[in-house]
Amino acid sequence: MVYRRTHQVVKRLAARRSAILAAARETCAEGGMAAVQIAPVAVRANVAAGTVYRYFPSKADLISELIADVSRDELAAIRRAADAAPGPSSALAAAVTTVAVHVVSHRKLSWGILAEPVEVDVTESRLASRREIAGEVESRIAAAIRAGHLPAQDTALAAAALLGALHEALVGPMAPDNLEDQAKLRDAVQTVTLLALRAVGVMDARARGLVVQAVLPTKMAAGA
Amino acid sequence: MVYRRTHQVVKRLAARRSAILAAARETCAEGGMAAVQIAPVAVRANVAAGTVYRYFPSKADLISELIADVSRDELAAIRRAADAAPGPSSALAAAVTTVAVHVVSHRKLSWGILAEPVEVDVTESRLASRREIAGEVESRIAAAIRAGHLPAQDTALAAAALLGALHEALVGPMAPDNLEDQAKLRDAVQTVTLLALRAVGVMDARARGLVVQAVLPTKMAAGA
DNA sequence: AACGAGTCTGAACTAGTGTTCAGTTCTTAT
DNA sequence: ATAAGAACTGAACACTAGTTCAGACTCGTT
Repeated sequence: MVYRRTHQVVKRLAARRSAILAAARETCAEGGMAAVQIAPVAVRANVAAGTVYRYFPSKADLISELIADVSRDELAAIRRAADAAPGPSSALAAAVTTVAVHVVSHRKLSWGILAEPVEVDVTESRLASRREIAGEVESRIAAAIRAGHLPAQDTALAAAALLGALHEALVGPMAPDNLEDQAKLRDAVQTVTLLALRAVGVMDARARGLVVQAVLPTKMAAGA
Repeated sequence: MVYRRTHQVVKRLAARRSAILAAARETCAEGGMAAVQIAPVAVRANVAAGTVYRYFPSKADLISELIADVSRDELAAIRRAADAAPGPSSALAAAVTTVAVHVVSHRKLSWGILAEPVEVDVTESRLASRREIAGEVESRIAAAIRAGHLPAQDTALAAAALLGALHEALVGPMAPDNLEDQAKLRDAVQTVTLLALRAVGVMDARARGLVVQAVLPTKMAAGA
């Protein structure tokens, strides 16, 4: 064997891979999933179309990884927020608020990841992504129930419904389109968060100070 | 002029049109939106592919009409159920239950109408469909608020969130897949309905007898 | 420097469907 | 019966975007 991958090459390859994924992510954030096509993504990543196929077997795989990637970031953010909360109820509230803030902050990306029509089949990774997020929310609901703060209920169904409410109200086609205004955006986040919490049995989240001031990040770089 | 459309011909043309739409609907109910392709639909309607284009300018138009059609039926069912209820709160509950029952009864069709990826652009008609249904729910929420049964709130956002919760929990990819069992199906409908009502501020729908026994139709012919 | 192996390029290929249209069949009025 | 207008057929066409691959280029070893 006269050729072995040197460390430098390995790094370069990894960088390319990341560049392609990042290009896909940016493309999705700008134009939704419909815009995530091999040729434009390749251009954006400064590679040829064929090169994409040296890193991802197919477009479906590329998008699946994109979904997993965004999902991972989202999950981490939720955990971070929830773990920082003082108790189970506020942890749940923090989790929900985090999701709400994230989806309104990156609506096109969220819509693309969650539900926007794609030509290729990405149901599996979308399902996995939802399961991850829903699982986290579900365990927070369960914790609040154990703590006696919420009535007993089907936690899986509750988590799914809760996320569905957030998504439909904030990113789906029904979402209000005037969310440019920071104040209105914040209102919407708070309203929907309250609604979602009420759905699982939180009696008056506002009074109990559970819904923390939803601080919308002004500079939101790579996070989902 | 030696040819004029006779009444009989007009009727036959209308029947063909309906047959094509019906074929599209059945195809969607069986295999989802992905299965709604011109050739199979034409076969099912006993016409040639080209004939479809004498009735619908394009596939997008066909699907748009399909969506509008299903939506119309759905809306009618909701109105019927809600209008039959004794008061604003139970009208809302009836509306929500109706939606829940319908979507679980025709999951593939619902999923296709609501959110399943399609090659052509049908965002407009999907949006219109959602607005119709959401509008109806919204007015029921508003009525309940006026009657003092619910706290004041953003009714548009509430309606969107409520429907999102139903859809995600009952028809989306996260929906439990063991809904074959009638009893479980009924449970799921009730649970999610309660959850949705709680979200808008109904305190204990069960205690107040709002959630009527969700009777699942055994023979559900054409209704959405 | 030279050679083998790996990597990249991008034009050409492919596949799947929506759409068209020239020819055929049906319908109406004389 | 016949002619003219309308409707129908279905094979051929067109379009779009994912995928391939032969050749060019780069990297690592001797």
